[in-house]
Amino acid sequence: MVDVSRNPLNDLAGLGDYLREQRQSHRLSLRQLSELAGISNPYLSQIERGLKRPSAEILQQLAKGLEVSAETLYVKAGILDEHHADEKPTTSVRDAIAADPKLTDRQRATLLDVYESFVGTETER
Amino acid sequence: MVDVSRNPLNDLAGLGDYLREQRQSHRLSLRQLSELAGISNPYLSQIERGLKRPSAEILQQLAKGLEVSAETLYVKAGILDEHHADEKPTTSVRDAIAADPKLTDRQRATLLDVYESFVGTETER
DNA sequence: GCATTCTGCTAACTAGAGCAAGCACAATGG
DNA sequence: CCATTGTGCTTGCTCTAGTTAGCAGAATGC
Repeated sequence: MVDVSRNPLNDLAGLGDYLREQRQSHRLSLRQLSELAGISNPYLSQIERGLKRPSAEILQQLAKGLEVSAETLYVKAGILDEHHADEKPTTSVRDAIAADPKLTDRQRATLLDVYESFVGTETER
Repeated sequence: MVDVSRNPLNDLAGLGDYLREQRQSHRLSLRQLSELAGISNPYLSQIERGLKRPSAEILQQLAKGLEVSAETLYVKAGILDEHHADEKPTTSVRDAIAADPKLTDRQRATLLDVYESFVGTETER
């Protein structure tokens, strides 16, 4: 029976939206990511629009292409509970900026400012 | 295409054997476990004999019925790496931005733009 | 002896994941 | 002005996960 309507967190539309965000923020076209993940581009399109429900295998390949953990996608897809520490060690943006040697101090400060303006100054988590 | 022949660790026969062991050590019949997991008994039979390849949803329900963690079954099924070891040290600013759930995709794109303008390079892969 | 009621398995079907082919629309640029 | 190349999307198909119905054998009891 498989229970199509699982918990509210993970409707397939949510997964699709997340995947599309990730793809776009990585500057990848449908075809580019589909090739990276070894799947067809129409299918990826359908996944992102919430029309199809990708298997774990597909999610795994997408995760690789997007450089995110498979667990993250599994959670979004509702086949894994958040269980152990959501996104855990994924270095925070703040830390990554602070540690980046390619940035000058001024650039670092600027970048942090922009980031703070987006997510709010405080460490709200 | 989904790649039928994955790594040697997780042939579906191995998964089936494991499931059958677990079921028997729990003193459950095919029908009992299939009912617990909410799937049909012939299908469970086929899974255990390695004839069918269960989806993550099914594995999840079986895990519940057998009182083992879903992760364990996922690993056996080859859709999760052994305790995941987070194959990436991921400390690049790009990755951190891409992975940050607190950003909207627009913000993510903007932030990436700013960062790219600082460090130049666009084709890091 | 023959009904039950277990056990696991086979057969035949349905639904939907995932595919290749191809369309419509923009943006380039010869 | 049309050819090319990029974007995402639609159509129609194949293949297989997962179904229901039902079979064969072993263990009970009448």
